[in-house]
Amino acid sequence: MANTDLILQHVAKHIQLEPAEEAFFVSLLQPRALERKDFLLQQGDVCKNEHFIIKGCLRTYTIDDDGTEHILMFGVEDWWVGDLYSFLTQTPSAYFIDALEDAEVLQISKANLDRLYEQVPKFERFFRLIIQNAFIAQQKRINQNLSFSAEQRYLDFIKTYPSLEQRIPQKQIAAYLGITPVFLSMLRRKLTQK
Amino acid sequence: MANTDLILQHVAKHIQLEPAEEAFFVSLLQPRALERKDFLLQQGDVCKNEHFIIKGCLRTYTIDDDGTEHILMFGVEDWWVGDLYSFLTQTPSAYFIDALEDAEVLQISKANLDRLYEQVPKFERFFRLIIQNAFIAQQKRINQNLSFSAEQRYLDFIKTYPSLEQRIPQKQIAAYLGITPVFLSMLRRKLTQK
DNA sequence: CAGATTTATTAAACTACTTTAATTTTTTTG
DNA sequence: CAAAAAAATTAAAGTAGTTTAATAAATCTG
Repeated sequence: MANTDLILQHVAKHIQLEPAEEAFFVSLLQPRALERKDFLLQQGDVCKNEHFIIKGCLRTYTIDDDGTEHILMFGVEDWWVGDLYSFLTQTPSAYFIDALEDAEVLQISKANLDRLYEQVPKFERFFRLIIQNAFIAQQKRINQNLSFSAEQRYLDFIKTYPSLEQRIPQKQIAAYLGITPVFLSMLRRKLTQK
Repeated sequence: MANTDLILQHVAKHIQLEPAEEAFFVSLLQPRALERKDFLLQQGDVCKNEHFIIKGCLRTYTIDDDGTEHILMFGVEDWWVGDLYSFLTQTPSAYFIDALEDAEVLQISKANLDRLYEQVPKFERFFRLIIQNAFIAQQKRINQNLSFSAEQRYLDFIKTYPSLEQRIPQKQIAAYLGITPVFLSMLRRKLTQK
């Protein structure tokens, strides 16, 4: 069995579990290893699992009619990824999720998550708190997309996620910020010249 | 006491309550009437309550350094408004919330919501479901901000919220779409000429 | 319901960001 | 570690959306 310490520590930040509850929770998780470029989900697939990242970096993105990629979120250690809408409704997803680095995740299926909610209702609280935080972060991003220039968004990105900036190709950061790689390169030159 | 049927129906869509639980829940709510332009929250205030809208239309927005307004969300009947981050942490908010029409809300304070979670844990589930839906809607908006032109975003807006388009000044729709009122007017002319 | 205020329209000049394309640098992989 | 592939840089031309300013239309309020 894969290392589950990380996810148990993560859960313990929000709710307290009895040893038996921990064991039950862990029994519902399935480890999965990904190599760089492997897909966790492709557009049109139903998102069968939610995934907790133990190692590596993933991205959730769409590809528009021009073939351009747009990144909705990056996921790294200690974070959850999946397409919540597709997962909840078990309908085809609009998103792709793939690995930017070799990665390890622990996945939980919808049936198992439903069982978990039923048998350990504290997890209702746990996921409420997780989603609250994700909601707040998204709201901040929407606000910045509306009110900031590309330069301001980039500066905020490297300030907020300094480690990500090291790990990820610029091209991916541009796809997250909503600009072209060419323009990001221009911004960076301008900023280093200052 | 204000009409609480609407909020009980709303809750019943997601969880089933005993009559005593309904009564307890309702006892924690405080009605509040707003006239157009009244603030529910101003930047710098702590968000003391979450608000369920019974009547009217509100907006959550920021004002940037240029004095331009940017709308994060509209709220109408059957929806919740508030600044979740400020509410949870009881720290000053970055947002304004005001009424675009005369409105009525039912508000619940943090202390009362905490009591509710404790005494009726089903509400953990209820708010998990509410926030999940809000998260999914926001994710869709982020994707559209990244991948759609202003024209596409406008067309999607009027398709998704046809009633809102009637109720709200164009200026406010522009502030939600992330464009100027002038440009929205130009888009509309172009579209009607087609 | 009239005057005042806000909102919407139009046009023209402007700019932040895109597109295309060529070159260099970095990373990946057999 | 060499060849291939992917990512980053640079420059120049192009465009979606902004700004400013003037006018018209709608709406609020005493």
